[in-house]
Amino acid sequence: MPFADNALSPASECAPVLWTDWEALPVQPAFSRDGLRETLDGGQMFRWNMGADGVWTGIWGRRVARLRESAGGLEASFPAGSGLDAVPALRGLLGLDLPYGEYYSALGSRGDAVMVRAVSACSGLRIVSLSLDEALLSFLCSPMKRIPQIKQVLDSLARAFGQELLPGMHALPSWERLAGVDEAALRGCRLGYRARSVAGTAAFLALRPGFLDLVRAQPYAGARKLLMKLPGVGGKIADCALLFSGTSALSPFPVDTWISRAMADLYGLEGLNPEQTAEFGRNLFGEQAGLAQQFIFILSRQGRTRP
DNA sequence: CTCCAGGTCAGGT
DNA sequence: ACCTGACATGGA
Repeated sequence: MPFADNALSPASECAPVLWTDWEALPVQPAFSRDGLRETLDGGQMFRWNMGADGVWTGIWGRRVARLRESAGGLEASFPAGSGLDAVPALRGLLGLDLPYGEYYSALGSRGDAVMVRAVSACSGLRIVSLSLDEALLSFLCSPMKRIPQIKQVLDSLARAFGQELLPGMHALPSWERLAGVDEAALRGCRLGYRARSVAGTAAFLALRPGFLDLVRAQPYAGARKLLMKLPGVGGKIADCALLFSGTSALSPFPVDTWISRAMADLYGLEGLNPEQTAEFGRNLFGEQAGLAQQFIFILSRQGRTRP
């Protein structure tokens, strides 16, 4: 069973891709260029690429879309036959109907100068909502890899085991499909030692169908604990899977090497381990913790965490 | 060649 | 509870 987001019928052989006309996508608050890039291709999801013409093309679930900036706004286009729910699905992925203006205000009004600086440097940033399946697979491939490498691995997995949606564009394989894939074949997709995590999680989920439904039904703390039962899933990957699937709203505060360093620099947290840093972040930023984390992640990678 | 990357886990104090 | 090294792979 492919990922739940089901929109495109299988691609016919060698048919040229027809795209719908560009249509305006009202977005409030608006994206800055950096905000859009960080949302689509900043390490939240790994299947969006910008062409030489400045047009973004992305795959999530069984959907495909194109996005581009227009005068003061955003425009979208979809493969012909995508269905009437293509726009709502894209809006849902990008959280375009959530009150991000209020989230930014809440972060800024904490009196936190760090957050004020971050929000203005990358305005419009959203936290994406992939399916839990897809977010989990994405971040199981992420340990000790850079974002371009993660993108490469996921593209390889999609080409090898996923459904072809359009010529050359494949969905990620479902967990059910991955359960039937040999670990050696996974290593062929440059997964390295992460192949054991992917194979192990696929086997676990095959034995316990409904496990991820159980995760989705839990409040944040319980959902996190459940996910950490999966092989290769520690606190950080559990938090990423929950945050970037919208499963626990914006409560999770994933702590990786970048966030550890940045939090130490910004808030003087020398000596805290990742779990303690995550708890500190959740307490400090409350209901917008995940959004704050993403802003700090961006600042950190820009080398701007030491004012 | 060396170093490090959106970590996790097992095995030691 | 905390510390350490192993785990694959590729790019700087």
